[in-house]
Amino acid sequence: MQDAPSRPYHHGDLRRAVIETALDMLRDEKGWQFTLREVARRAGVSHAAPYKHFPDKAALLAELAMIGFDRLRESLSAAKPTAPKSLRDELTKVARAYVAFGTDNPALYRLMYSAEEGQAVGIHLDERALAVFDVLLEILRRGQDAGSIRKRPIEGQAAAGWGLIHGMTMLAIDGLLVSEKVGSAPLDAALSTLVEGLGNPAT
Amino acid sequence: MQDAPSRPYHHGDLRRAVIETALDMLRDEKGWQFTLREVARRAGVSHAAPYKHFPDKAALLAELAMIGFDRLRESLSAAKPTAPKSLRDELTKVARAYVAFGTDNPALYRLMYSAEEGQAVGIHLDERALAVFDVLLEILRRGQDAGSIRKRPIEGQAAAGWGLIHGMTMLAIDGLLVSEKVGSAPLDAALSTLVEGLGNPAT
DNA sequence: ACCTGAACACCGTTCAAGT
DNA sequence: ACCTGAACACCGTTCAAGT
Repeated sequence: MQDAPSRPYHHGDLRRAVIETALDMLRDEKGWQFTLREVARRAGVSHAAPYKHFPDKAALLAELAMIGFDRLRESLSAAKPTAPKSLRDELTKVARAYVAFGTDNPALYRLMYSAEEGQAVGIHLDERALAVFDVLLEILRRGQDAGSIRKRPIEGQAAAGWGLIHGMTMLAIDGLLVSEKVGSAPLDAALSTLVEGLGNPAT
Repeated sequence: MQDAPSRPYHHGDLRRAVIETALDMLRDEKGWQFTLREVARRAGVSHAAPYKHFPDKAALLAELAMIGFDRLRESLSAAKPTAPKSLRDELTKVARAYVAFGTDNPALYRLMYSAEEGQAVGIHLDERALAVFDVLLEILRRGQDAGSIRKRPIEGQAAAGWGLIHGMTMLAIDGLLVSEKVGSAPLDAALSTLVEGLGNPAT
């Protein structure tokens, strides 16, 4: 955040500084392929210093991903209307907030889902990601109770919702479907389809 | 494919060999972060040789991504039933083939969608990816004509379909939702929701 | 025309040594 | 307790030189 005066880190909170610097770089760069040495450079420490706080780069990436999921959950909670006019209203607002989080933080979002198998990050997504999943589950459960949502296995409905929203977010980050030229019409149309698939036709 | 005899590449088709070797490595490894030097090593040439056929690593990645989209389109065409029993049948089979392609080729699939902004690959997804998109459009168009699909803007419906299937595929690759323990039930349930959202309730 | 070897400017990671 | 500097084994990329 603030420009550190040129005196070297005597004893400051390097752990936090490394995380903040990395988050800044995630904001600037488009990919999450930043280098640990560059983080150390910007933080004003030697390239070996971060190893006193993180066992390796993957551990830092995992920490960043966790922070990302926390922020995403906060964004979704903030976007959820306290007195929703309708199921459609509620789902649409949450879904838009989700996609907006992704397009606002493309590198961080990509990092969050590059975790687990195959990529650098080694966190188990299950824990944090399911917290996001739970936001969906809660809405759907309430909708089923109120009768505005079809009585179907709720996990499947939530899977459809998460899958669709995650997919739209990824495509939007890639500049596909949702872009400046196209606008958010495809997203809204996709949400309509989802809501029609979830919604109870009897109402 | 075949073990090259130990004599060095006199004049063989190194370009193809590099691509084949890279595809092999994509099959073995889980991420697409293979190194160009390792490709050269396995192909039995010096680490500088590939530069005679590709300007840089990104160019090779772009080529691989294009091959991936071609193969995906072939998989989808092959999976599309010639005489579908119903819209649901057709959509389900294509969608399952799509997800299966992703889980069978996780590294390649990730690479395909790591393109464009932010990541290493520099291809414009629009061209090839839209060929996949077109498979969906064709099914939906036919469904709307036959009356089995709601008359809604077809781009929005295709966006919903692509987004959901892409999202489910990504989550499946990450071991979320669709995994060995859980099975493909969430995928099928999500497809049901999609089909209910797309399908004409009048039929 | 196609490939090699050495070289350059980087990485991630380790470790003895400094304060 | 926390950080540095040098070192190791790698990268991607370039380029003169080889066949």
